[in-house]
Amino acid sequence: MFFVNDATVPPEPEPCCAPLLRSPLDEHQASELADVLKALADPVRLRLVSIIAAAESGEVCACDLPVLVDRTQPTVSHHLSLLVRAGVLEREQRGKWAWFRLRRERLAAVGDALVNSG
Amino acid sequence: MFFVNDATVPPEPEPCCAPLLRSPLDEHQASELADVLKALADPVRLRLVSIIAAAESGEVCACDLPVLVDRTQPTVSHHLSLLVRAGVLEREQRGKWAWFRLRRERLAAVGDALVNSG
DNA sequence: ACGACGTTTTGACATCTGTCGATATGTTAG
DNA sequence: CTAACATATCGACAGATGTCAAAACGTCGT
Repeated sequence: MFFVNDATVPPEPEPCCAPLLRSPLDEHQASELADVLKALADPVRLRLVSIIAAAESGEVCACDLPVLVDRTQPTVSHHLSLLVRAGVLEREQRGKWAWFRLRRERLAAVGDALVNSG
Repeated sequence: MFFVNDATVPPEPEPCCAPLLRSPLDEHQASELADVLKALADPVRLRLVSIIAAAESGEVCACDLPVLVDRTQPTVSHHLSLLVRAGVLEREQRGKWAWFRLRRERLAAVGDALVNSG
């Protein structure tokens, strides 16, 4: 019910993170920023992101996540795919496992959008 | 509600913005951060915040907002109250008008939580 | 080819959310 | 007090969201 999904968005030009809050956002800018914030605005997804962000190796196998956030595997898969679609995570298939990495630039861009409002 | 609270609960404990994403968040931290992010993760609310943030005087009368975001007065009132509850905005009643100011520290704290994850 | 295993998709469901019209509450002016 | 106005709350409703079980899809080792 959203848009046709494209699993990976490599060529995506980093359209992210709306300008800031130093001047009124128009509807389009607000929707874009809201989309990324919505992806982050869930306790389970925040925990997933933080777990991946804190990983020594910088990446985490999807197989380890369900137990860590106490949700079923399909639920975790759903959350992960939302985070990927929002550009917060990067997914890499390696054999039969899926590995996820944090896209720090993306997250930083969102953070900047908020910080630079003051 | 569930857990015993600290003996002294200051009026406004500023519990905000969860730690960061440099170490895995526990459920409580994740919920707190998610609450603030949820308050921001809506296009209309982002526009309200940006309008108020951009105001010369630093504050905006609620009476001006419905037309600016193209929503009815009850809807705007609802969004504003969510933002106040989340600690993003400050409300001051002045005569029969309600004025809103941005709580920049709060917003900055959320931004930091995201930026400091990388 | 087969079976085992990891992941995604589907279908279903309860809950939450954004929105509005109608109404209630509150504040000021006369 | 009353009228007029600003804001909040209520009730309702469509649509989105989080969750799971079940089934489909992919990838590997045998």
